[in-house]
Amino acid sequence: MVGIEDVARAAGVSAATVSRALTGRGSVAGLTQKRVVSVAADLGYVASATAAGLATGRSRAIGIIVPMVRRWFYASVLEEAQNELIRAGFDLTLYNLGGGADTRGSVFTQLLHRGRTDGLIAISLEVGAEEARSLLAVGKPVVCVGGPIAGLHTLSVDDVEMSRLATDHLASLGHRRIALIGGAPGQKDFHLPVKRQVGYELALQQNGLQVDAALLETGSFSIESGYQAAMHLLTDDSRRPTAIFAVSDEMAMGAILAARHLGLRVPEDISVVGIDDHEHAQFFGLTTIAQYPGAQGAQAVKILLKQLDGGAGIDDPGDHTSQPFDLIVRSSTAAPSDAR
Amino acid sequence: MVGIEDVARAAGVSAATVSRALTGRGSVAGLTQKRVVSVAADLGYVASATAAGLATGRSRAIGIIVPMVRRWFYASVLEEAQNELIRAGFDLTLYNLGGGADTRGSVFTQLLHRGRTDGLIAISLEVGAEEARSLLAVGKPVVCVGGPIAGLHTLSVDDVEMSRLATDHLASLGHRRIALIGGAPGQKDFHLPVKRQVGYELALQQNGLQVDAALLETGSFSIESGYQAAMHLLTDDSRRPTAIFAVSDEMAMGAILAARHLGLRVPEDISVVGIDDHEHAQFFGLTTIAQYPGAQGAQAVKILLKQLDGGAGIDDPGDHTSQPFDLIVRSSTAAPSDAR
DNA sequence: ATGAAAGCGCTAACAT
DNA sequence: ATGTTAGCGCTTTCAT
Repeated sequence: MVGIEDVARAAGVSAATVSRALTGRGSVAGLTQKRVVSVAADLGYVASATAAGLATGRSRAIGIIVPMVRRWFYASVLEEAQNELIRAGFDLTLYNLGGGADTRGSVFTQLLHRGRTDGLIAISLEVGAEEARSLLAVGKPVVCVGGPIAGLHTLSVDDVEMSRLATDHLASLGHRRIALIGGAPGQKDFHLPVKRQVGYELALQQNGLQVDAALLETGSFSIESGYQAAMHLLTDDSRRPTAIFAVSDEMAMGAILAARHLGLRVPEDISVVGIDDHEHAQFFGLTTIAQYPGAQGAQAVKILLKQLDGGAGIDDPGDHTSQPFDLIVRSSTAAPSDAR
Repeated sequence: MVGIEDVARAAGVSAATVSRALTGRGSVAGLTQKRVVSVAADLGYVASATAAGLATGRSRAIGIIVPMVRRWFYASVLEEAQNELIRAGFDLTLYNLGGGADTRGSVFTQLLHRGRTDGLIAISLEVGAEEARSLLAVGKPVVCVGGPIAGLHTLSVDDVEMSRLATDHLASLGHRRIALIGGAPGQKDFHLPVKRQVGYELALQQNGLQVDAALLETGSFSIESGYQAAMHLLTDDSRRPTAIFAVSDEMAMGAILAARHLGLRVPEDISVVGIDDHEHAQFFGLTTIAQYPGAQGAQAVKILLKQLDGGAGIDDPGDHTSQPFDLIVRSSTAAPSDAR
């Protein structure tokens, strides 16, 4: 392994000068600087992150906690976050929580506390009191995206309003029987399904419609579960809706496939709306509430890096404010055929 | 921040003893051990990875390089690899290459060389000579999964045989006009599409069939591209195949959707096979060649950790040998209706 | 079984 | 502008 002393010797300077020349901190003569850089490149020298980290107290790495890498949304956040980090010369340490309770525990009690990162980004993380305490105890800046944890800075995502907007789009088209494929309550402290249902109910109310328990189904955010839920809704003539709002695009796609399977035309016989603007949404002609996971990931990184730079970063636009979302109308929604 | 000295003081021992008690290396009296552990827990002490890393020369972290986290396959490998790592107390540093050429460069020239990891896992990585040299120069054990790089240990995935098997399944059912939706050549050094086409051609040959250029389409591994490719194949009556082999499940699903769109029944009018056993394959009734990305990720980790333990790990079953795959027959394939 | 002391490979004060 | 020196927070000899 080639160390800083090797470079120093080869360049005829001291280790301190090599460090200065390579990090850009402190002053070095232009000429020496060039020479050191060139020698370092020749030798293939790259400063050890471990040693530099110990010396500076900063690791040039940040940790990202995601509920499940396999979901398109989280992978998208991750991808852009990583790009942003690489540009800043930061490594990305991943903590995927989707792997079972046994691993989740040690992430919170051990891994996060080893001080390997300068800060944390938590995506859609909803934690209990204990985990929240653990997160605070790490003692590093934490930026949350869409899973508000008391005491932590959050890029908030207005789930209620997104749902209200989606539902209102259907109501505005004249739909009266609007079904909901919501998220299963499932995990404790996972509030997203609840918020999205609230938005749905709010829109109904604003449009003078009643919540009808027969029009409520739940799914697990997968295509299959959306398909199943839609099957229930669409095969029972007595309760058949004219429109379905699924709280994720993946479930909405499942609903479209179910409708097609039953020989129903979308949107003539049944309208479908989702949330996310999944990479396949356009392909399915799915009307949806677009979120921008990549942009959210990139922004979270920018805010976190700014905080690390000493800037507060807290008063940045986009911190307290909600993340943008847009209704994107495609071909899966239309006025109901029985519209009067 | 609570350091080892704090624990030492509180437990009435020296820092050395704390270290021994907590790492399990060296000998400590049973009683002292218990006391130290308890005090450490009370204080919320976790040894700094940076300091421990500098002292031991090992970081208890491994790096994983993936072509694109957003693809189901890679996310699945990652998920299980992470579980395995967490169980072993290792952190996972992610290097996603899907973010553009500008970031890819610094991963290979800088990030990987900072010595933040004890070893590397490269998934489906196909690199040029320069990047390969860079990888070797890291000087750490590397385990590749399915992207053979000269000089590195590889869990090999027999793409040729998987394709041959898929195609042979169709031929055995009596199909004579079997189309291929292959991978676009696209990226340099990305051999997977080529290998899968070779397997396809091999099966045709073994079944006495000719390769017909009119039956060859390419896609980019997405649902959309599979849909488009299938549309080309199925709308031109003069060239219409009775079966389609798509080299990924996502493209195969696109093909099924295209067929349905055209009013063709699957499998009565057209059979479709894919590769992967994607999480949605069952939902689509897709016959496919199952791969086990999770198992591959877990195994790669096990082999790497064993190598780090000093064990060679090289002679383990599963290292040189191919990863398992299986033909899973569902409802998307059947004998052609014109079978004689 | 335990403590004292010497680093691990850097960076950052402090001199010059 | 550059070199010298003193750590960063651990682990690991080497004594005892």
